[in-house]
Amino acid sequence: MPELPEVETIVQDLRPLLQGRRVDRVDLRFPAIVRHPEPEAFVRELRGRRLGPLTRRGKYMLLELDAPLLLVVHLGMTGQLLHVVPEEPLRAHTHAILSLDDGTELRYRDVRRFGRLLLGSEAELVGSRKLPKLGPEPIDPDFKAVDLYHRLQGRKAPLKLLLLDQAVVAGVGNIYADESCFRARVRPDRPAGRLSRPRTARLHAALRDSLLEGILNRGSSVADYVDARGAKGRQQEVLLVYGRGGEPCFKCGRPLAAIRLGGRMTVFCRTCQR
DNA sequence: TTAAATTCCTGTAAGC
DNA sequence: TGCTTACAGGAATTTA
Repeated sequence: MPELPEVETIVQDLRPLLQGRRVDRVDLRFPAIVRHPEPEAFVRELRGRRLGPLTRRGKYMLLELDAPLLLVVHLGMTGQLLHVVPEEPLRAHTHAILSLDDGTELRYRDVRRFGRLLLGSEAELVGSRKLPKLGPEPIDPDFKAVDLYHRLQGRKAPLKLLLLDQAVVAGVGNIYADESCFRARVRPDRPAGRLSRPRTARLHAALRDSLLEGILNRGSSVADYVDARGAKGRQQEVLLVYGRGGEPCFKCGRPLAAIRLGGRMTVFCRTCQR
């Protein structure tokens, strides 16, 4: 599933390809994928716009337009944002196609349709709570271990659920939450508020390391994730615990535990993580 | 405010 | 082989 490293990879690839292009045509094939404004207004407002800088916030892609408008893309579970030539065969579950003035197309594809597209001014999207409040970027140098510590203090929910809470830190999903807890040698099911400062510092470093390595390897293609050219990433080949329940821990050799936290599969080592 | 449960959605894999 | 069923989970929404 697309998390911070996967979204960052797509954003880095697409940025130079989209900057300065004009949207000549908008083909909205599955209107419900647009969450704001009404689909008709979405198409009308987007057509003819010039594309500006593309950035990322958490798992959201933010594409600035020439008017003070933002095209927001969230990939959900199975979303793909593909930059292709029009001759490329149209695959099933393609919900939106933007035809650009250089003859290329930007296609949004999403099998499970958990993703979403939004269009509006920043004030409009944030003010109307179409976009949720997001916590700090975990790979931002200004985000320190002590910040994480304060955000976990007083919370009784299992640590992993807070890592997945986008209001606590932005961009972490199931894969990198499990990977970070293992690297930090902390149990994901511990009450978050009881994590000591040294352990929080380890977790903070592990979050950064896991996410930065994921970006370096162009993301984890565990299931559907591909980059803007349709190519898989490599991070799934070096994951330490995610999806490996029952298999031997790479560090101690004992079978990894698989439990359910907040309805999500969680894998960790009962020996190496405390 | 926090936390837990529910909902959305379909390809895949397991079970019979 | 072919059918049914469980499962994967991000985040909005609902409920406590």
